[in-house]
Amino acid sequence: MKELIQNVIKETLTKLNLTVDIDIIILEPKKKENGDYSTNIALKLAGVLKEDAMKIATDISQNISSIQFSKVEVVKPGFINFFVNKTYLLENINIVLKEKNDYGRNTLGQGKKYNIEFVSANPTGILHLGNARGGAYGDSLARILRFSGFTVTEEYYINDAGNQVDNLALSILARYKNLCGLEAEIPQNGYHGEEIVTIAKGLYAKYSDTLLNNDLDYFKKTGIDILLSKIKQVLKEYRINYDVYTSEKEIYKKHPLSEVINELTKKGYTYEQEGALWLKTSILGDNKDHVLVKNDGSYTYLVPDIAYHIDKIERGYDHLIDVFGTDHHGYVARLKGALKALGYNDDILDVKLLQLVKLISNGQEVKMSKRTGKIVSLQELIDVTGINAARYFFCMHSLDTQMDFDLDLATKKSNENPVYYVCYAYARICSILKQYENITPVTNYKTINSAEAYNVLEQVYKFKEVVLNAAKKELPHLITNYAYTLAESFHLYYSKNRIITNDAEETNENLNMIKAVKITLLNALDLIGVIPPESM
RNA sequence: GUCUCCAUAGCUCAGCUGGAUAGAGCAUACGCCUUCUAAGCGUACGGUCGAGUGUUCGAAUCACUCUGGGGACACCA
Repeated sequence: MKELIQNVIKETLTKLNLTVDIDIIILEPKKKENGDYSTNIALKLAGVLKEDAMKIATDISQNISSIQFSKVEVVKPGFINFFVNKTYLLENINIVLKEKNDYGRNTLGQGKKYNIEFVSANPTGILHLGNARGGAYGDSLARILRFSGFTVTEEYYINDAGNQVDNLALSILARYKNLCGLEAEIPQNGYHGEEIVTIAKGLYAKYSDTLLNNDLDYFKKTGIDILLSKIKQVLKEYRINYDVYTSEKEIYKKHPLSEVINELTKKGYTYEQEGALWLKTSILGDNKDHVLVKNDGSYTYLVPDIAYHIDKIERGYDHLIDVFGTDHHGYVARLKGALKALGYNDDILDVKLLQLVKLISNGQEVKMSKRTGKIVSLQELIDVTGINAARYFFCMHSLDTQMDFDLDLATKKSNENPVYYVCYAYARICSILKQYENITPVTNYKTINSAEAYNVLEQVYKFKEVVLNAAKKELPHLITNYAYTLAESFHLYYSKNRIITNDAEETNENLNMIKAVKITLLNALDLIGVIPPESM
């Protein structure tokens, strides 16, 4: 509809010989009196043409001819308001019923290949609340983009090489030694989590003290295997299905790190200083240079990460999205700089930074720490709140908000969580449809006329525009907001109108309508990974 | 010090290419179930959109400055 209005205005402008290079913006007034859609084009033109906005608006509106509108009016400063014929809302019911799961799809992506990498937590512990947020965002974005015609790969990068996993091995070994009655301490940068103790206990129970002579690699591999499978399991339960898990070790094989270094050196972006090799990131958009090869000859984390991103680019993606915690924000310029140095357009990479989740309990902030092992895990979270509530809650807020997560509220499982409100609308519909299953198709809707019903139908209609917008802006929380609004319109309709009446024709039309609402609600919730129950 | 995100109702947050009287949930106080699920609906209360300046027909939204808070500034990842 927005497009249609844009076209109508464009035509009208050419008719009036007003060829101006201004974007035609279609607004959606908050107040019903101001129409279904509105445009400020006359106000914009007034500035350029040095003419009275009201006069321009009137000229335009008088030259608009379209049967789509029941009324086109000009208001105060120079808005042109459009009142759309309501019949299209009724016709849309049958479109929804026909398209079912596909209702709301668009073709924005035109098959473009996107890669979204998210969570990618090191396999040195369990997933925490920050991962939960990143997971909810990444997966929902993937779903929205897919629904919008993109080909999306959801990817998890496993840091199974380097210092972190060495420390993991040492930590497990230390716990294991303790169980064998030996003195041992967790290394300085080791992991103190409960899950490390559990792994050690498992090994001891199975092998007693016979593993004491095994090398560190054994503990490394075992630890990674166990922790990774746990991570995968929780993510699956959280309704995230990755297409690809990429191992850092595999990247080493495909893209030897020495070659990455050579390439950067060949292009003249490295230099040696104090026994280390540096990358000139300061001339590549960062504010300082960074070390690639330490003076002991080992690589910093930056090198494999560069190799990994080269790998992704070479796999033929049109666009890469990385989702990181805001604590990695300094990393962005470094990585983009390196890609630039290697001759890639760094626009191919888009890094989404999510603000950290602040955990509140008893009105106090709870500090999260991987080292001390005192964290709230994703598993614990979904155990107490349920998956729907967790995903909805994290999706609800934009990535930029430093959201507070109130543990007490979550554990209360209370209806203060808006997900219940949305699900309740769905359950109400299901309950009715279960009782009246014989619905016959309607070709010409005649009885639906309440304001509340039209409000619902407007929301149903808007779904397509909302999905498109959410995909363009890559903002899943727009879908959450929408689902809430749609549910709200239905609750209002439900409380003011009878769906089952004495009139068979009226009842049948109503049932068709709420079936369309059901489909729309389900499609919207699916985009954020929420599966509403049929009864509550 | 540099970079970055944030500041909107008592609390948690929407408000996104600048639009019309700034919204919702929770909390508080009332009202609505003989009829499809009251996890619902309605009414009331609640605001200097952190402060200032600028841009313009018009600013919560854009620019600049300031204040306050989170985070990052490793030869850790």
